[in-house]
Amino acid sequence: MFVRINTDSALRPNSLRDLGMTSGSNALISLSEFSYKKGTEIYGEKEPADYVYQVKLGAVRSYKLLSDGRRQIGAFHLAGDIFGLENGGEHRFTAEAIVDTHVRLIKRQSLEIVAESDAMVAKHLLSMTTNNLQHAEDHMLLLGRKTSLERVAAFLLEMDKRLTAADVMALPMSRRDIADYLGLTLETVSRALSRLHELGILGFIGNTQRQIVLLDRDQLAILDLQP
Amino acid sequence: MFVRINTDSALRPNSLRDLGMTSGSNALISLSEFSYKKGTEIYGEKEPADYVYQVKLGAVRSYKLLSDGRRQIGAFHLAGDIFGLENGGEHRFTAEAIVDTHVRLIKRQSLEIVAESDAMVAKHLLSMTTNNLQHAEDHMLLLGRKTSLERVAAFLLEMDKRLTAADVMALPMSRRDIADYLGLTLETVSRALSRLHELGILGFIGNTQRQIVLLDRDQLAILDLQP
DNA sequence: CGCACAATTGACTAACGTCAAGCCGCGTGG
DNA sequence: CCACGCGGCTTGACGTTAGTCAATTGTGCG
Repeated sequence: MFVRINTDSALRPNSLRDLGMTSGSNALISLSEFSYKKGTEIYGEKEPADYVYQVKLGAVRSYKLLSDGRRQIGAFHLAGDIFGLENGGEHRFTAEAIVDTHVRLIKRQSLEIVAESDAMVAKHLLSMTTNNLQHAEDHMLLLGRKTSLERVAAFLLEMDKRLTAADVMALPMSRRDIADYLGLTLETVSRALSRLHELGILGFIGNTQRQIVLLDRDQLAILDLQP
Repeated sequence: MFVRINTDSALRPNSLRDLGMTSGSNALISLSEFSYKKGTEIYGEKEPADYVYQVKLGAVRSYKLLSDGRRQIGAFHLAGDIFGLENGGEHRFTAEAIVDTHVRLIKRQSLEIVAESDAMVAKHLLSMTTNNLQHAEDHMLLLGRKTSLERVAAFLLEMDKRLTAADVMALPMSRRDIADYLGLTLETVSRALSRLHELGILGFIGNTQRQIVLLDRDQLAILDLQP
């Protein structure tokens, strides 16, 4: 059973519209923009969460560190995604730009004030938090119980769903980032990619390495590895 | 550096009061109670989420399954905890009673109706979801990056914080449950417990096996293994 | 063009999983 | 009341997967 998983939907669920920003309430929200160079920190874990961010262009990683340097990336934030939304006053992750990244900033306080009176906005805040929760729950299953091959395949599927800008899927993050997202080492990720390479090549489209990747449960994705 | 981590706080943050249930709004919420025998299912993954639950007595496990039976427990719910709160209409976990368990039921619909008009209740729903999210985020770090010994020690610390009914900490869940929570096998959990046993014994109080367990970051817990 | 960094690949190691045997506590029924 | 059996736990021997260390190739950028 071969299924093309590439979707054509251009927008992720996390857009500003989803915060309930209609033309009317927009005026109340303080919006501004900022750019971060590749590798720079946007905010640190335990810093006060004064702003909520939306990726305009680029990609961001959110991670936690252990004292000895072990790193767990909790999520990648791609164009359209909102991140840094905390209920308490502190960020629970460190966020860094993976590549040069443009973000839109929203003052958390102004958002809270609007949410206080506007049930629609409040509802959307809850819905976004629930989406983050659901992602984390699924990721716990991956981290706790899946093999390296399953993890990498699941990662490719996730990215395929989210990075459908064009025909070519170019991953913005390094093997190390992928490894720290999947609870593996970069070597294991590389080996898994090589194995998937051998296993499921279907063919090539143009000069891109468009491929078929098999999954554990006869699922399947058409996607591209590094162009 | 030896620190006694046993806290005296009797109540977990997730009480009904935290839903904003004051004497006034109580009337609007339909409350009832129910009992589940050890091992029985409370709800299944993907079932419609008509009720929210609060543990009155006992313990509950929430888990996801892979098609081949691999299981990941996402959380244990102990006395006072609220679980089964979903934003979408479907449960994302299966919930089972670990021991004979009494729960309080709240109709989700009635809760939503109240939240619509009462910003306080809405805020508490968001806060509870955020707490769940935070737990999942911390658990991702554990599952992705901690050693078996660190996982078991972290688990004991977590239970120590939450199960402070008396001096004795009796774990309601089996080694298999612990293993599926920590992304390990029951044998690895057992070995880790044995190693912690050897390492950090302080002494015994009465006939309970009260012990000192060392952690990676010179943290420490006083707790009891199976009485 | 060459340098620096990223990715791949191989050889070996360590950690955790698997399989299996035996123990312990507990409930049940003779 | 005790023997038996069952399930849960521990422990040991061994297997497998992923991690570590290292050499090599590939790639983008000044």
